[in-house]
Amino acid sequence: MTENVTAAPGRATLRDVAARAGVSMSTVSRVLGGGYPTAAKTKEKVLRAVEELDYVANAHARALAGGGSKTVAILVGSVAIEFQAYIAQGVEEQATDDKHLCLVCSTGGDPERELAYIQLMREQGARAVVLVGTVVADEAYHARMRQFAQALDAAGSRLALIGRPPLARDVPAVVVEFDNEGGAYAATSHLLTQGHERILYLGKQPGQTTAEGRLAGHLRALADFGVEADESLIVAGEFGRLPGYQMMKARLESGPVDFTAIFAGDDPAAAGAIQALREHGLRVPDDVSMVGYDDLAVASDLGLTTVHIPHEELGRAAVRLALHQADARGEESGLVHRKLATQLIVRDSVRPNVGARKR
Amino acid sequence: MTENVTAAPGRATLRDVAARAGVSMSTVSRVLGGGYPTAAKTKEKVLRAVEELDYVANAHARALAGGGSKTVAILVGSVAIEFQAYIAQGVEEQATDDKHLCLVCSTGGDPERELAYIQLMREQGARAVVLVGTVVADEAYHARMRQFAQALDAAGSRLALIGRPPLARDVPAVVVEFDNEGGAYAATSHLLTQGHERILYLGKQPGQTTAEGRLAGHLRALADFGVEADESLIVAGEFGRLPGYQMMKARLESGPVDFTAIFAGDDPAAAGAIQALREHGLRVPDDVSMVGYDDLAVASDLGLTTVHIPHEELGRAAVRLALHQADARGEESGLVHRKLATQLIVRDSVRPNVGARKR
DNA sequence: CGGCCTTGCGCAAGCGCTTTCTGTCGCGTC
DNA sequence: GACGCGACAGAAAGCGCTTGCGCAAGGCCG
Repeated sequence: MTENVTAAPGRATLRDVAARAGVSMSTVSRVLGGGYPTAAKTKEKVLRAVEELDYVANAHARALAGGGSKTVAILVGSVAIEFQAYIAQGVEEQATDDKHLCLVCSTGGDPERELAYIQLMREQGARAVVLVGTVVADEAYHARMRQFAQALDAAGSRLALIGRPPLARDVPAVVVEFDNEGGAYAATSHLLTQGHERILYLGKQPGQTTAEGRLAGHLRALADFGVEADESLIVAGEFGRLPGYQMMKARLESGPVDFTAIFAGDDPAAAGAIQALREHGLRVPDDVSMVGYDDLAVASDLGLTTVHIPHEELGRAAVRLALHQADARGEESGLVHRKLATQLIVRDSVRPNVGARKR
Repeated sequence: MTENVTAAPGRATLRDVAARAGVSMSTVSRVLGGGYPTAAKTKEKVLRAVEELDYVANAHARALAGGGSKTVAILVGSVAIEFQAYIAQGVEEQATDDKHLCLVCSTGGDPERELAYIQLMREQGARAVVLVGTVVADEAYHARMRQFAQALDAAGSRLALIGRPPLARDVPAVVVEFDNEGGAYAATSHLLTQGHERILYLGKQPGQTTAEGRLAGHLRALADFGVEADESLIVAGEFGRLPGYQMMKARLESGPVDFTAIFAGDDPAAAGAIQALREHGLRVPDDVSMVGYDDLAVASDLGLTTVHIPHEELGRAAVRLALHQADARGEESGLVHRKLATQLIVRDSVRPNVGARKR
């Protein structure tokens, strides 16, 4: 690298490079853009000029003149939420692999902001915008998603939904789900197999599809094992550490410990429940067995048996599908739908229920 | 909102809106852009046309013709790393508050990729690019940062460093640090005050500024309290859960428990150490007291006394300073340097050392 | 050894928007 | 009642780049 003679005053343009290399702008553009025959000698001259001028292309001009902008956007509630951060990570990785840049926007869970951002992404010409986070799937929701998808589609973008309920077949979008029901089925089966029949379920949330899927899987396992579901063993409440703690504490204070195991709706809730249990003199898994859901860091910290969700792959799959829709389009309708498997991770929070009846 | 007569074939442009509203493009631009007198009636016509055509501006064209692009970029190792996620969150928030979009790029800790991304950001015309993550501050590092800062500066961007060592005064950049030394001083003082004089320090890493700061604070506290530092109580190793576990385990297996408290370089290391301790039959805080650093989720989960770092504020401060450099520029030199305070968070992992004082 | 088909390059027309620079009114002023 | 000025709107010149089209060489054929 030779000493730059030209102390760039502002910023070198294509024209400057062309002048310096003694060729036309088109040539420079083609050398840089590739995919066009160029004499080795010319190429070298151009490259040298670029070097000397410390030329950097203007992405906006390029996007304007050429095709689009090679950008993918992800709207999350907050990247500080572990679950979403993992997904964002996957999105970012796949975007990078596909030579795209990744715009991350936090909606704070506010539908208004989500809407505003989608509009913004339209302006940006993002190739794909992926939405993360559970949501209540009412009529208004579907109407809004349809509108988004179509608007985005018209602009050549693609809408991708992760962990959200599927849309109508004719809505041009990518939907990537994970198997909440199946994971819960596996978790409860595991408990059942260990002899636990009185299982406390923490975190029933009607209308919230993720939570509903988990409860459904739990119930199905119970049924398949011929264990009657006891309404009193299903406690309603949000996911999360604090709710988990509170649900558990309330249950402990209001009644007997008539269960030998607990299925917490998500890992943080399990962590909260464990704390409440401990404050009540109960140990996991010595006194009570516990399984969680999501496989977050806390689960491995606590040695918690839980259900693994392929977070990163969710993100990757979403952008992969959205970007290469040309292939996926084969599905006739605009909707591309994938459901990824979840997997039971066995650690040390479940012990066989010794006092169980032999079945 | 009336039914759209015009089913946009592709995407409406400014020209289309102008035509539909019966005015010139300039007028539409001004109505939309604001900051220019416009007759109420005209404005209304334009707005209606925009609505009917579902017009969305082209951000790239706007960036090209107008000023810049209203974008801020953050380069992190990974958003899946809690510490960095919090900072990213702060960056994103402040960017949004300042009407900017936030580009997030994962470098995976690879300097090469960091470099490539900075170049990319130059193309994007990002107003500011913030770098997160500790690093060994050798000569090459400084040279590289200087080069980045100057290149970005020439393009009208601004470089911001979070948690990295300060640069030369003449390098145009924003540096936001947090007080590693002070936090460690507070943590060790706390331990000392509780009667602990034999404190095991986990995580010495020569050359790594963050770690060095913490150790320095620890040592200074020891000195101030008149406690002689014992080389054998300082164990070298990386931060993180696994290293913490391993350091602790190795120490436990190789020698006596000749300490009553432990100062772990960061919370994950503390968590790992706690696990190793437990496997060794030692309880925290019953048998050994423990303090960590960073105040991550795991600390609150474990009831760990630790040092809080204002993660989000670090991110916010960095972009705020970078964006409003005009004000900050008053500092003559290009360098803007801030150091944010850290704070001791007392929880339940430290117990007074009863057998102390009267040795 | 000339016509023809590459191969390599330049010309110029935009991409969709912002922003001067010019007007063109309509009204208050002396 | 002519003049000046403020409030608006239009024309047009780019912003920096990509790309279709056309044209010059050089290598191949017959």
